Amino acid sequence: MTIPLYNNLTEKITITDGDYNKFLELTKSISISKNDFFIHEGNVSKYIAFVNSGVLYSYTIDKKGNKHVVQIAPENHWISDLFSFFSYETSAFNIEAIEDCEITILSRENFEKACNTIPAIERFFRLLIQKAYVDSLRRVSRIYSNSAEERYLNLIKSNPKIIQRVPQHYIASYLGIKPQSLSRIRKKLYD
Amino acid sequence: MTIPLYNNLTEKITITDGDYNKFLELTKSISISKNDFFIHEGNVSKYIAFVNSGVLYSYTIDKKGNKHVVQIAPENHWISDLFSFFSYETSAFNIEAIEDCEITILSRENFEKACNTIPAIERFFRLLIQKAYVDSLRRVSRIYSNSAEERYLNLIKSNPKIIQRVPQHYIASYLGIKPQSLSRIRKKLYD
DNA sequence: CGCGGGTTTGATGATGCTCAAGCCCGGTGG
DNA sequence: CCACCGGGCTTGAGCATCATCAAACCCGCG
Repeated sequence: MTIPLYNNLTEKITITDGDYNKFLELTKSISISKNDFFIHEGNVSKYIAFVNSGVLYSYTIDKKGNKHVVQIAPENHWISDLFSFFSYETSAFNIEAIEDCEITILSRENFEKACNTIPAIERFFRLLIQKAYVDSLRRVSRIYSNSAEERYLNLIKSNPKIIQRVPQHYIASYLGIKPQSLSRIRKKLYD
Repeated sequence: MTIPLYNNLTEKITITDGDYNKFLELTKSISISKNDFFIHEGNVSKYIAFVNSGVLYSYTIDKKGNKHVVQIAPENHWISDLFSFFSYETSAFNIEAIEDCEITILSRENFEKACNTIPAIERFFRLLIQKAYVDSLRRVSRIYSNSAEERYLNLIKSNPKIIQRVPQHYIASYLGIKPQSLSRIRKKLYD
């Protein structure tokens, strides 16, 4: 159960077994059932989560009542509302399980403790946040420069697993289009 | 010249005069003329910049040759390619002066030094990066949930100065539309 | 079997793009 | 001082993409 986390860390940093175990002790592993919330908008995001199995997704509801999927996190990904997590302000996001999930969570307090006592971990999280930031920048420029069809093709190329496991209307929302439009795009592509 | 920077810091943190002066010694103030580059894509972004006066903007060129404005930074804003700055990888952005600028720059080495020796500064930059990240997330959801006209209205409301000083085609690109479309939107609004 | 969410399909419309031409205005050289 | 040039802004016509409204379909599940 903790092997995926170890592998995830060592994708970005090198860490001794001792440090890894020290880090593990600060985390907690829990289960979330399908459709349960990990974060509910209006609350403060107290934890950051690493997905061992299952899929979570985050979304906002805009003032017109439309849902917008922001992130889809299958196993081996981290998810949280980092802004709320760091600022202690209430979250504007919901994070919900699409499937039953096993996740490893780290509280804000233990996040600080880990960063202060394990330099490799501090480095890891700095890199993680940087990557999240850059991904978000890249997403903006992709929205501007690519059509919905191109964005869809990019997504299946970079994340084929997601397509198979996540209902299509979530994918559509993530791509910024309506389910009907995604359906038409797929029809056009696959015949 | 250094007062704007002090005010900018104290918007987010409290800092002693001693710490502020220590920080100042790690920075350098330089001039950039209109149309000069602060960062050129393909290079590593060695500095992060605080704009004392003037306006800088960052953009990418996509594979179809289209320019996309990512950030517009008038005085009292920070600008850099944070990804390149932190990772030492080459930058995918250009950052260029729209007007003659006075900027205060901080090198990566001195950034580390400042963060290691002045806790208030480390805190400041963590908050700055978080804010940049959240702004970017918010921008994605705005693109999805608002029309170009709504985004334009948002921009004038939140940043009226920019509209007056920055050529319209940069604004259009920032909003993700063509100059012609912005022109039509403005026509529709103002008559 | 029938309900219900998710997906598909059709018809129509809005938004923003493309191509193209004209306009406005500041800067330059004669 | 004027003529001209060029960049940026505007305007027009037609088009592509995606949204909306609505209906039908599919399929797992009680």
